Amino acid sequence: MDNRPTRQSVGDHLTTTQKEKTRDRILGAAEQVFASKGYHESLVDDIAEEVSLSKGGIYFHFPSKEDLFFAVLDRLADRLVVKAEEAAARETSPLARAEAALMEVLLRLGKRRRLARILMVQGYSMGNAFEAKRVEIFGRFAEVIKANLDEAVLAGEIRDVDTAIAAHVWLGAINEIVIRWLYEGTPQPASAADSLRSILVHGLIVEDSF
Amino acid sequence: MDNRPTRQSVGDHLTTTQKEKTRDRILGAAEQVFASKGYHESLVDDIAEEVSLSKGGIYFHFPSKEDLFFAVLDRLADRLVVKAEEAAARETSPLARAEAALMEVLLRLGKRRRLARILMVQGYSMGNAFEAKRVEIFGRFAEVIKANLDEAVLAGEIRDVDTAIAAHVWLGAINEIVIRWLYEGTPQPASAADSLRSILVHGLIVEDSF
Amino acid sequence: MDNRPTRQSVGDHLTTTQKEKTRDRILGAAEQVFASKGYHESLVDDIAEEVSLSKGGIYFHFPSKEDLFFAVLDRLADRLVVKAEEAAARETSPLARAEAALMEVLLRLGKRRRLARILMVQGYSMGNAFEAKRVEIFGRFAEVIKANLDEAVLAGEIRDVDTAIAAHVWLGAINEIVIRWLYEGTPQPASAADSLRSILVHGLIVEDSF
Amino acid sequence: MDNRPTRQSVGDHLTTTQKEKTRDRILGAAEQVFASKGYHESLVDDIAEEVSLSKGGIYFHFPSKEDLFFAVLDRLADRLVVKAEEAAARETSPLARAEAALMEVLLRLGKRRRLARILMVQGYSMGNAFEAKRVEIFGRFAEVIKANLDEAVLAGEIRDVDTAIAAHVWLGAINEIVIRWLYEGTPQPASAADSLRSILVHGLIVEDSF
DNA sequence: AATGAATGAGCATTCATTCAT
DNA sequence: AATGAATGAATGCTCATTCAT
Repeated sequence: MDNRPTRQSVGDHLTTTQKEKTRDRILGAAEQVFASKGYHESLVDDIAEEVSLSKGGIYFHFPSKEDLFFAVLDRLADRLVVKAEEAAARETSPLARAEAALMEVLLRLGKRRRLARILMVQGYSMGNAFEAKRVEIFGRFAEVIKANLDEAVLAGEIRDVDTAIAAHVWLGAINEIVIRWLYEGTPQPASAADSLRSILVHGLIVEDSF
Repeated sequence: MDNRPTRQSVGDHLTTTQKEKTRDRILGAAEQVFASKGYHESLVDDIAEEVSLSKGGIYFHFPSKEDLFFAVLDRLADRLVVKAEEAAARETSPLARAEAALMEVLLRLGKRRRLARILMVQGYSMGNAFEAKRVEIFGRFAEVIKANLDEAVLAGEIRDVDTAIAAHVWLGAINEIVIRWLYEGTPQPASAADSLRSILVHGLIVEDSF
Repeated sequence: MDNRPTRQSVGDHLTTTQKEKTRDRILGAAEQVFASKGYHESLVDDIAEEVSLSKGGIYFHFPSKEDLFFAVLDRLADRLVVKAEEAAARETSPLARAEAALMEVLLRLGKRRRLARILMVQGYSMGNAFEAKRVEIFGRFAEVIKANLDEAVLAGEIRDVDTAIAAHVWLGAINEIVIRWLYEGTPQPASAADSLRSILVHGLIVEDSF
Repeated sequence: MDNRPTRQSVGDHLTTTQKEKTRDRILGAAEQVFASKGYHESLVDDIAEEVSLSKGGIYFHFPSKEDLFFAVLDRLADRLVVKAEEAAARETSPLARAEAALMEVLLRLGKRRRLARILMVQGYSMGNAFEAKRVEIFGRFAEVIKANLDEAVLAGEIRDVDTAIAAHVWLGAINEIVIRWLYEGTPQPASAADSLRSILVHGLIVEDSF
């Protein structure tokens, strides 16, 4: 009956629908709850309460608790990868870009305990189901680093090492530093950053150059 | 401390009693089950079946599933630390000892998938309760490495870096390489060992020395 | 009763309004879904999907799932009773009319598995709520048969038995034959019809007459 | 250590173990609850309370609510078949045996409303899963009747009809009479027994013999 | 030492129904 | 008339743990 043109077309890709907003609110609440209690100890009820929605409401948006958890992880990883890439883009040399990406991840995780916990450890409590996801997410980070290391090799900035292994070494280092910080409280990632970078880039050997 | 030979009856702490044998059988079965299914998905029933014992029988030897899991972890870590220390002892220079300890851990984990899984990832599945244990165990490994690195610094073999961070970097690298191998199947830790060592020891920078 | 043609506007009780059409489409879809999955295993969502309508749309036409189910049953029973009565009307003797009604029901059920399932067994799935409905519907069929049997008694065609019981015996026989056919696939009601009629009408006893 | 012979050997087939007793108590309680509320409306909690056992206790003995329900049905059917066979055995002619079996079932169902409800209707509320069971149980009753009718045919007592159909006709008749009684309260199966038998055995036709 | 029956708190998921739009 | 997001009560099943024997 109403054929008047509307200023906001239905399904417009620029419009955030109400449904998407609710979905996002659920993701936010779930992130918070999962981060503080871990997967198994987080009840769907907890998340429902956090987001002021009924349990059924959550199940309208996500088919299962597991799917919800994965969606949370994806969202976090997406954001972090974007930030890492942005940080890399601000540098000029390939090695500097790789370092920047790594440091960005380290520092962001170091600033947000919740983010760190959920990406680094909470997922394991899902049992084997989580493993593929963990590999996928770390693989995405590794890819960003490896790409820059490859360029650095081509540019002659670094030695011709196995850049895939190097990328994972870097990530593993971050992972360990962050976990240690999470559970021992020290050292703060930010204050470990310089040592870390130095060790990763220059190794331990005394430079007997000149 | 007491090395005198004993002739004591059954029940003696130097004799392997029947009770201790059963306890050990339980630990072995539990290790197997936990390694393949993770903590949460492993049922006490599964372990009981594996060890051909009733559930009650297990509870006679271990007060809870959690305690049993910790005992499994401790046993594994004990063995691995001993092996790492033995490997280190066979070397002469401090840095070589640190490297040897690291490589020993990497190669042993690389040979025993089950061992790797349980030490590297399954533990997280207990939620926050496990975290202290994880830190404790990784701390023990780190300690072995750090001690040797400290000596290497004193001996002037390596730069005067933060050896605690370096030790964790090394462990984190191993952790990541092993996890990647577990879930992607490649590269085999043994074949990654050289690259890994090179990267950790010499860093990535082109040595423009002499 | 009123056969005069009408010229009334939309909304008239003799006109099939859009609303009535939708209602009918819902009934058809519900019949199909209930017949194949039974009451409890049929979800309002299933029916909504079948009829390409939203769940809310169904609730606009029917106050509850239970009401919808009853409406489906009523529609089916109405049709079948009409057919049975028509079949009876085509016969001349009372006994022949009773037999015709019975056979009509048997054969129609035998032709439409779905119809048979829903009338013979699915209804029970509502628990006690359905029972009155089942009695009502079977009662309607029994009434048709009983009325003719009563006449047959008056006409001296059959013995002076309890016609109510006889009517239910006949229905029970049909019910059992149809259910057996539904789940064992044999014998086809049509092929059992003659045996059935013979057994019901003549009994089993050898006629040692004349 | 104790090698003294015991008076009661373990696993003795004449001994009712404690476990079996509990299992039986559960079956009894379940029979009662299912009979009065139907399958879906009976909660495992209801049964647990009825038998003064925890929910988990029930699941120790039966893997699921559905299995428990089937076990209840089997037990009831077993008993009823035995009684029907005993009743048949007390008669001398084949037809009398078939009649006796049928009447035994009718009268027993007529005496125990709960038994009747559970065997005749409650199961349907399980949805399609129940159907095979219903067919199986009715098939067992039919078999008893058919066997005797076959003999009656051989003995020339009854006509050479399709005894499988006849057996199901008889059962269907009982089923319908019992259900009608259950929901309308009348006629009492016992008082319908004579009419029923007469109708089934002699049919409706006026015997014009003399 | 070991059994195994029993406990009981715990929880994800389902689905008929509602209601603002 | 119809939508579909949201509700919320309902419930079967799990499993670590206990304990009488």
